[in-house]
Amino acid sequence: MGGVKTGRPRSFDRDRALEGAIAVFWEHGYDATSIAMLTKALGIGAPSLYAAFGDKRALFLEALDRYIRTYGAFTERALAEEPNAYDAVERLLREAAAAYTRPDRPRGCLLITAATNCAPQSADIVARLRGLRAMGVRALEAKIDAATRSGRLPAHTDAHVLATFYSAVLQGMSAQARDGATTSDLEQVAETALRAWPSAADQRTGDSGLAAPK
Amino acid sequence: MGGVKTGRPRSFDRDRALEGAIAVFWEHGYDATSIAMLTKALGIGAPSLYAAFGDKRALFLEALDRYIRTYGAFTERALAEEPNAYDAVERLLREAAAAYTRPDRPRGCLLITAATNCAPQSADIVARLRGLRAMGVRALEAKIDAATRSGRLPAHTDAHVLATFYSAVLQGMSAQARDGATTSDLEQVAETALRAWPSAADQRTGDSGLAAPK
DNA sequence: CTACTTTTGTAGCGATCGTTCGAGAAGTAC
DNA sequence: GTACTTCTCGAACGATCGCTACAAAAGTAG
Repeated sequence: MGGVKTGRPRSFDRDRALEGAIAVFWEHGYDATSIAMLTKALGIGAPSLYAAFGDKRALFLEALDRYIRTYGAFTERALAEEPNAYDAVERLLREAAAAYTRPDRPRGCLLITAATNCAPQSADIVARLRGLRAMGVRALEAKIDAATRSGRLPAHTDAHVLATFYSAVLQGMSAQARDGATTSDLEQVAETALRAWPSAADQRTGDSGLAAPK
Repeated sequence: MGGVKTGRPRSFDRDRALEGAIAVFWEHGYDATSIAMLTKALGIGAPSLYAAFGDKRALFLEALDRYIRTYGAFTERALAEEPNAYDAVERLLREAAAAYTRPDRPRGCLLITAATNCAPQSADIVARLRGLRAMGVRALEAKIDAATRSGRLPAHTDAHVLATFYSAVLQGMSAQARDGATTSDLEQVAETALRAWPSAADQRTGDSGLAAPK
């Protein structure tokens, strides 16, 4: 099992090509990205692409995997590295505001946006991204649930609702980023969303309706 | 200018066909919807479709216009019919929770989702929907601004930030609906989002960072 | 009925889709 | 050098894309 490979060496950097593929899929999504767009963006021929990555589906899945471990890794890091659930969510939203509006990258989140408009034949891709997003919601929910059980959140806190809310905020921030919102806009969206964080002082008396400040 | 038209009469109901087109575009978005999917769903041939609506682009724009005046009209109604800005936003979010999860319709919002993944040649469609969404944000911002000027909101209220926030929440709710969230889930997301509504009691002391309840 | 108008279904247009074949290029192994 | 392996390039595969020419069908007008 020697490390030296025989045959004609690849003329391009596979990692760089994968980065390029991430960029195109990030910008246009799975279905709307054609092989022609990819070969043009990566500067390689179609046979080279297929030899290196398999087919379009496999290339997307590999790009997605790399995206999650790099550009999207801040989400897992925030939950893992911040002991306090509030700090984790604050950091999550703050870093998302920056990540979704970086001038050197496509806007928004690939995991959120890349498979929104898909033909029925790409249903498996849609399902895969949906599943990954659901994992994110569950991770957030677990973080909130742990904080509630350790007494750092009111006992009546509904972790599922709160996790769904902040996931929706993230998805909304991604959409707003794509619509042209600035980093500052998103930071203030994040700040506003954090006002909904439960505290011991804001327990509502009834549970039938929405709180209605006049 | 007589009302009676000569020639072979149309074999299908144009309005019903337009409704069907709305459903398909709503479900799959603009680019991922093919003419074959439309003709199959509407039960008509391609030439009939082109004779009645022009081309795919024109059909989508007409479907979009009808969508906004019917399924999506609740947003404008909430802002127009509720004098109080808070009541308007509460109603907006509540009705969105229901509208985005109706079992007899595609999930989410067509205006939000239908042009997320598009090829470069559909950039005009993307821009059009973006513009319409921006109009929605501005309408919400105007409503909040009016409430602030009339003293029903704290004077320091940033209408732009608040409008961007609740627009992001709507977009997030649409995404969550597509990801399988229930009506109840979205109602609770709406309820949570309303906790961020500004009140006279919650004026922050500093303005440098995020509020940080421990 | 005939003349006219519009819609219908079939069939196919050129373009692009994702994908692959086959020949030559570019490397290592001996 | 020759043998072998792998990659690159141009070309093209069948399928589908949005769209339309054409002729038969189905109505009104006289």
